[in-house]
Amino acid sequence: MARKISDSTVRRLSRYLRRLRTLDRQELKVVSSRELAESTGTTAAQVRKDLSHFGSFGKRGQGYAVSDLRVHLEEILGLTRRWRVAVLGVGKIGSALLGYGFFTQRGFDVVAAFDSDRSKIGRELAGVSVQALSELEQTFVDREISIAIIATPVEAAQKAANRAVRAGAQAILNFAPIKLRLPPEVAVREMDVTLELEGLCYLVTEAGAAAEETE
Amino acid sequence: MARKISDSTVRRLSRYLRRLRTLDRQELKVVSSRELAESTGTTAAQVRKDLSHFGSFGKRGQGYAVSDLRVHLEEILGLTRRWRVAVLGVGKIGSALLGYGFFTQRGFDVVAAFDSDRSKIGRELAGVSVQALSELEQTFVDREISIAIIATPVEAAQKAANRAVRAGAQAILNFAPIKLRLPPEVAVREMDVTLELEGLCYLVTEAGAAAEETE
DNA sequence: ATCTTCTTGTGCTACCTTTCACAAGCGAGA
DNA sequence: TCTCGCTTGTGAAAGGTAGCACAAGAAGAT
Repeated sequence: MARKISDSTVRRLSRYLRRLRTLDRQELKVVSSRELAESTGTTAAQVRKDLSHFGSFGKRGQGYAVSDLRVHLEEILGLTRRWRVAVLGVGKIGSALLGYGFFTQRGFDVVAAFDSDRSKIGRELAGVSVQALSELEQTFVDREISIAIIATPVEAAQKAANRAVRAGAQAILNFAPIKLRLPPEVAVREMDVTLELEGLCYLVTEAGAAAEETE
Repeated sequence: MARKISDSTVRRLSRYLRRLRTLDRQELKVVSSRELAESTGTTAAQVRKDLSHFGSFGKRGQGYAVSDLRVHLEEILGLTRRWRVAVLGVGKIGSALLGYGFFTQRGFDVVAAFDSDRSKIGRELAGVSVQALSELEQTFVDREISIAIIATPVEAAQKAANRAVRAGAQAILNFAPIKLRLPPEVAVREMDVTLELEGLCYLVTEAGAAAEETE
């Protein structure tokens, strides 16, 4: 499996998995690529091609066994284990994430939170006590944290990320509006609200301009 | 300008703009495609290609006039006006967004918030009072809201989005972990935390597996 | 006026992703 | 056992996106 799988494929796999979990809960036994495609906003061919990178999981003429495929996808995505996560920066976004119940349910345990604000340190939020940044390295090692969520103000984001990486973080989920510079072996995903909002503005403005032209 | 511009290009334009605003604040007058590329995590050729879709804004041998290009990008992205935004669902994420100062600073005014929870209705959060969903249509029209941010629980997301669209929303920013089905003229962007986290798990797991192979 | 240095704008190419289309395969029913 | 209906898995085509490489042009030095 030396094949390079693209980010967009991985995102779709996540969507398929999410759908399969629902179907499984509903005790449905089989699902076709077409059904999976419709509920995840893609095409049947795309579903089959995505899955084919990892093996043949379906039965011709029948479809895919829901529960089987679910397990396969969980294995592919590395979700057969639980992942320990730390939140860096306990502002609005950080504390919202701490209380986000969906994480636990989906295999992610937020086991640490850090902030530079003295007044926040020591407080407990959703069962996690906020620590000083000075304790970061030790805590990452002790609690075997592999994913850091950056939710600091933008000025502090790069430093926080560097520190998390030095402490052993293998992946970073970045909520700060900045492109982090990190070693290539660290996986990074951006969650940039204003970027997406601005993208929406472009589309709306463009649609408006196009409508005027055809008037 | 009938050209179809891809989402990835628009996202990069947003990044360029962000960088230009910083440079402008620092009173820097010109910037090269290379500098812009380095600070936004892309290549110089890509920067020039992106901009060339909309015109020639640079001077050969010199670079781009920072302030000029900033204005051009603001026009292209439709950011010369302010945008009125509503938040649907005032749970953890919703209320975090309501207090997010970056919005105002970037041209977005959150002018309404809705929730179905009676205990939340009437409360004031970051200067916005939480309304019942029954008031949604009227408020969207009165306050000329064009963007709806969906921050409801996943079960309520599709209905909330439908309602926003019927009330006149032209764009949806969706934080719920579900692929919304909406008419094609409505612009949608997804902000799906667990999707991105699972993507990171894939990358980490894969890197681990690759390392084992070469051992 | 000419040369040098620098950086843009862009045609061309290479790569990557998605879609198409169909043979292969499976199960049910006659 | 044979046929029919259905759905997968996949090679090939189409469609897009990103990178290369260089001519065109601008400013300053000689």
